[in-house]
Amino acid sequence: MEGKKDMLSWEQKTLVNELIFGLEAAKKLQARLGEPSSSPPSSSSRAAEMNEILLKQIISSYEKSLVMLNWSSLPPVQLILKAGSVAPVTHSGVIPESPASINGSPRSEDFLDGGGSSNTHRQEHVFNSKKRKMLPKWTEKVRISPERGLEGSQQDDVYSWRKYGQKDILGAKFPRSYYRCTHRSTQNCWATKQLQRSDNDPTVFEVTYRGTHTCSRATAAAPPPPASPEKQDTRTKPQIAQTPNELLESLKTSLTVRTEGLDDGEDVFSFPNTPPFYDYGNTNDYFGGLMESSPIFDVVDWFNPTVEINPEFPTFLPDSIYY
DNA sequence: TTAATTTGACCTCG
DNA sequence: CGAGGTCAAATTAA
Repeated sequence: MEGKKDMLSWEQKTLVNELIFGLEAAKKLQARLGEPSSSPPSSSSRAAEMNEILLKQIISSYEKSLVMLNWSSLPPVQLILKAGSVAPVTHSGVIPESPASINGSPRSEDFLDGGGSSNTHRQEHVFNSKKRKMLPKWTEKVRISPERGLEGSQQDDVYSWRKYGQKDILGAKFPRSYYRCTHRSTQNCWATKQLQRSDNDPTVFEVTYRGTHTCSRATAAAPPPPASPEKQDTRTKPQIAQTPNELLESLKTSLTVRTEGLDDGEDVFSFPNTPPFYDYGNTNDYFGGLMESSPIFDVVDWFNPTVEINPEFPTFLPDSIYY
């Protein structure tokens, strides 16, 4: 069933390359700056120029890497910036007047045996239940653009979701649909999301994500181009349901992103200081997606648009590899 | 045939 | 007990 993790996804490789590239550029720059300007005065301006270029390369390189990391779940900064073209849903009425409503109740042990019943390996599932409680959760307000409709949606939803339920919510006009990562069983990816159409403004959807993707969506088959990761996009939402409701499912995301704390006072936000955040119990096959598997990264980045890279950065890579 | 969706039952929490 | 969330059998799509 499983057994294809010996290969890093192209994405990971690209990311590593980017990091390396950035590092090298940084070293060069460092060396240059370190040099006692032995070069002749005539080339001084040129040197400065070079420095600038190198700096740009570094920044660009790291930015790419970060974006890639972001892709794992949260809307990359890039997206936010682009959102400028989208209408501000941050209106009075639309704003989460009742954040509690989306605060659902995190269930507990039943993930794999919920309706089931007799499961032999319960012990392992205990971990799962715990895990679920710790899953980060955030909500996005998404508005569909009448023009582009379903076309422009893919943006952030580069992942493949599988619908696993739909429920009528009390007080809500529209039903809420539940999705989970398609690779949940195959890659232990526990990311889920729920879609709730706004009562007032039917053009607005509330997308609540829970958990980050630990899967490498590129694994399936798509052998993407080795150079431009930016290309990856058009390959989602093949579904487009038949109900007028769900029809609008795909949409343009942007706008408000609301991150909520976890349930039992678990501070997810203390990430930087919390080494073993998500102790996925037994880390057997979990880290199939290396860095993608560290949700913290996303969140941290999310909170600090101005990321600061330390020389340590790359080291975390081999660190997580030992699994 | 496999994969995704639909949908009612089931489960947990408040 | 009700509401929200999930499961899984049946159904439909690819």
